[in-house]
Amino acid sequence: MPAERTRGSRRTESDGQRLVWTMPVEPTDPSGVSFATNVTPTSFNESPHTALDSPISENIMFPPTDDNVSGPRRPTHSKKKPENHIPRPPNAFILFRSSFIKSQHVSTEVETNHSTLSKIIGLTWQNLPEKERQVWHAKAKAALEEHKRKFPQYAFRPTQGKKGGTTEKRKVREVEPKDMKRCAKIAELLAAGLKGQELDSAMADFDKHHVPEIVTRFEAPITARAYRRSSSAPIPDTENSKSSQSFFSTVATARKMRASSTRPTRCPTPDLANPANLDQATLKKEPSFDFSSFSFEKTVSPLPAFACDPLNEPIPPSPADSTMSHPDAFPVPLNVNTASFLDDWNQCTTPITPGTPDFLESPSPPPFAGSYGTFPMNLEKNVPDMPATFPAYQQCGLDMGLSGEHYLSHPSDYTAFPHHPDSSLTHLDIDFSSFMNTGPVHQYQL
DNA sequence: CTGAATGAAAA
DNA sequence: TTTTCATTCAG
Repeated sequence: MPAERTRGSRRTESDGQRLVWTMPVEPTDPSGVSFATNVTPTSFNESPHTALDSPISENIMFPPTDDNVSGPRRPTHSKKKPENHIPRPPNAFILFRSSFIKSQHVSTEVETNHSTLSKIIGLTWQNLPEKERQVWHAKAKAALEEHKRKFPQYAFRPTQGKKGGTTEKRKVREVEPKDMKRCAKIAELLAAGLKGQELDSAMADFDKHHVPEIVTRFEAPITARAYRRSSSAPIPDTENSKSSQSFFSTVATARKMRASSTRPTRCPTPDLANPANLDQATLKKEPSFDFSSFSFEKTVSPLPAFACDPLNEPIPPSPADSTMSHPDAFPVPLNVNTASFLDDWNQCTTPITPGTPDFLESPSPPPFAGSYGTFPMNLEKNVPDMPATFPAYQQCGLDMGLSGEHYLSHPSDYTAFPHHPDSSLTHLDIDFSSFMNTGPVHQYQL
């Protein structure tokens, strides 16, 4: 399991705030490279010598940066660390990454986001010949020994996940999926020996034809009620704490809404995997939208076309439809009358999206009273080259019939669309009538 | 302050 | 087995 790394709550202690570079904790460092006690070295320069230096193999793909002279040595991050914090000794990968970054093997032309770079470097690390990896492991070992020498009394003391009262909910993944295909491509090229300039052009070429996935997310339908609640007390988080990686906690949502005046947060799309949760009773009961009942539990990839033919009636429930080609495809039935909550929902769109007046002035007025809902949509990147109007829901899921790919195993109900860099739509007309008892088209401002 | 990778060390 | 934290810096 790709056990996602959660970042526990951070220390709350008073942070030193000031970054001192001096700290006589260590005996005059003979190597000249010194670990400031409270500041992490800008990067790990190899120790100036060491018999451990592996024989400079003629064919090292990513030779360690050799600049010994400590660089600018800026405080990498002014984190909240005790005044005399001693950083952990770097492991092989960290050393490799550090060197890799410094070497600019992947120029900022290709990628600047470090999160993404980590992905790329991670892949590169895997592709790295065992022999070359050993070099880094050796360096890590050396670094460890050096560290031990410098800080004999050092002991790794991870802070126990803040238990105290501080609620501190676990982090909620809220980032868009990365364009892994592109990352893989870069890693592939790197493995092939391309880097720097060569890589730049190679990628420029690749990007010309590569159709990155543009990620769309359906935001949380904010009801007037929900909105009101949000401004005060936290909304009770409907369980799902564990798997609730699936969605923002309502608390997070509320906080976010207040924080940013932009669009509302996200929006759980109907729980297609559990249509039962969408019965009217539920909806009527909680017109403000039950977040917990709206989540995709599985990845709903390309779904069978028959599942939701817009021209036909909603397909009746069929739990384990054996005809489903995709094991994760959800059970289809999605006969939901949204009138009960959409009405309320629409009413509060305004206060939340003050910046988008035309949001309510959608040129396509709801044909049927109370039959429309506004699934605020956020396009993370550009808008794909898609028809201005398309028969929504040709396929189950909210892939808009664009044969997109869903990222629903994650919290977010992301929908990826083929993307065309030049296009630019401002809205989408979506017809939910095929899966909801709603009227036809509704326009979504993008 | 986070994310994102891998891995060492600790809980 | 699960967490933390090393690096890095744009967002």
